[in-house]
Amino acid sequence: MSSSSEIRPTAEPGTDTSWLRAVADDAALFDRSSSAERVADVLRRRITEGVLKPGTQLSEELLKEALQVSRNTLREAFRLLTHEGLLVHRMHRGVFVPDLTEDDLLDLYRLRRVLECDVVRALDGLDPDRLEPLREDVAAGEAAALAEDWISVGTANMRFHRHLVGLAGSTRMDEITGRLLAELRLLFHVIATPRALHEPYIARNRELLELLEAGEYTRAADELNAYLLDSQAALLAAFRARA
Amino acid sequence: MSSSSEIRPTAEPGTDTSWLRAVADDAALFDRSSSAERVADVLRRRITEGVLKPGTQLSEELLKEALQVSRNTLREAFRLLTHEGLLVHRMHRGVFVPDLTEDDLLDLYRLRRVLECDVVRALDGLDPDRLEPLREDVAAGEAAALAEDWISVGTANMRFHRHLVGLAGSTRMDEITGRLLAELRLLFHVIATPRALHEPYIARNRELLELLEAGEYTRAADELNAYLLDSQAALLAAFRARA
DNA sequence: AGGTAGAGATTGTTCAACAATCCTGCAAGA
DNA sequence: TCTTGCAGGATTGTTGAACAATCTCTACCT
Repeated sequence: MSSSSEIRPTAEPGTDTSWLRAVADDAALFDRSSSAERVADVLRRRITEGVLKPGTQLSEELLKEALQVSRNTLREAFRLLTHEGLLVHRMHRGVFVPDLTEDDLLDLYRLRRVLECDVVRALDGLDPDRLEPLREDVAAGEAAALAEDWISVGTANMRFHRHLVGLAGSTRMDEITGRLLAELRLLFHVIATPRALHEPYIARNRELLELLEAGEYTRAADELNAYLLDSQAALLAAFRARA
Repeated sequence: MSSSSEIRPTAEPGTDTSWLRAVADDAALFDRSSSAERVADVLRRRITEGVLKPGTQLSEELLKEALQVSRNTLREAFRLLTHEGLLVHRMHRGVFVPDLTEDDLLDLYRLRRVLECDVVRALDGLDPDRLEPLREDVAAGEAAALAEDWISVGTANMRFHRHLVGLAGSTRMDEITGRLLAELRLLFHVIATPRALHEPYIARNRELLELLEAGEYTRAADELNAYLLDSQAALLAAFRARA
């Protein structure tokens, strides 16, 4: 702190504000109070896990008892999840886990292709260190695949794509992507065989990462586009073949 | 109704359900009740009009009196607008009209370029009738320019771009675009001279429309990209030169 | 000047009650 | 048989009040 300090990253003592960024990131962790958000967290997990199946209604009366919160707080949690696309609100009827259609599937994938490919294409001059989260996600996916834990493979895949978009440094793209992937999860649960749906993409994630490490952003974008088209086709086929 | 009816569009009477689609679309119009949404409509207009300037706090107590609604309903309206990006919520401090930064400006325009240009590029095989709303918006913009009503020029421009994205038929893109344009409006209000900001683009809207009518989608996309880059640059310059 | 404690104001959360709307089932009529 | 109209119960929409938690500001102390 004082001028006797041997290591001084900046010229003036006390003017180094680089640590502020890290602290500010941590702030979100304990700032996350609010009963409604905690309730939303619980429901979000249950919905993305597939415990709450598409079409089921979330009764205010029952959930109020189960979660021990006020109706108003519960309703606020509903609104949060509605905004994320994980619930739909029908006037005077209540909230329901949405039943996504083929059109939704195509819509979601179209947006994914547009956003993710654009992010990759504009990655020129990227600091290689920023690829570290992607490396971890790819490794986590491969490890989960070895353990044949296909739902962990799915979440690792999700995290990979979320981190990929995060490289753009656009808060709005991050938000949109979060919602897209959450909605996509709803579609995954109508599929019987998660393995066939996730396994092919762990190798392609590795491949994509290597292209990024090599700085081949144009090729990476093309590969990602093909990747997403294949994924869409596979999911669409599985969707049509469902019970 | 009976079999004596002379005009029968389908073979079997009573089996023609083509009109159902049109009626279903109308349903959304009167379903739009809910006090919170009406309150949100009022506040939304005031915010986008610039009456409520960036940085001002919306007190629950005062607005409760002014709008004659309960605090809970008011808070729900706040949440709706927060999700649209027209308000920001600071924990235990209240809601404020956001003060957008240069980073937000660049972020918004980047997303606009990505989405709008992709929409145009994928417009192959478009039914020309669907360009009608765009024609009306361009005409409205030109008329407002003649009357030197620059805020109407601005809204016509907004509608033009919203309808442009609407051609893609993607509910999610529509939603995202609605939010982007609403946020952009917040930025417009820090600018002193709306004329310089909107006038150059009414001719370019016409130009873009003509390219679309001619089916020159690739050229239209390129023109739109340049258009948005110019618009961004102009807005950025005005933003930096503000008081 | 700088930091601290407390008052006052504002928001977060809960509860209870009533109004408005939807769904269900049943009965009356064509 | 099918449709239509009408209760009844159930659920959501909205309100008002109360209390807890947090922030802001002022006055005070060192």
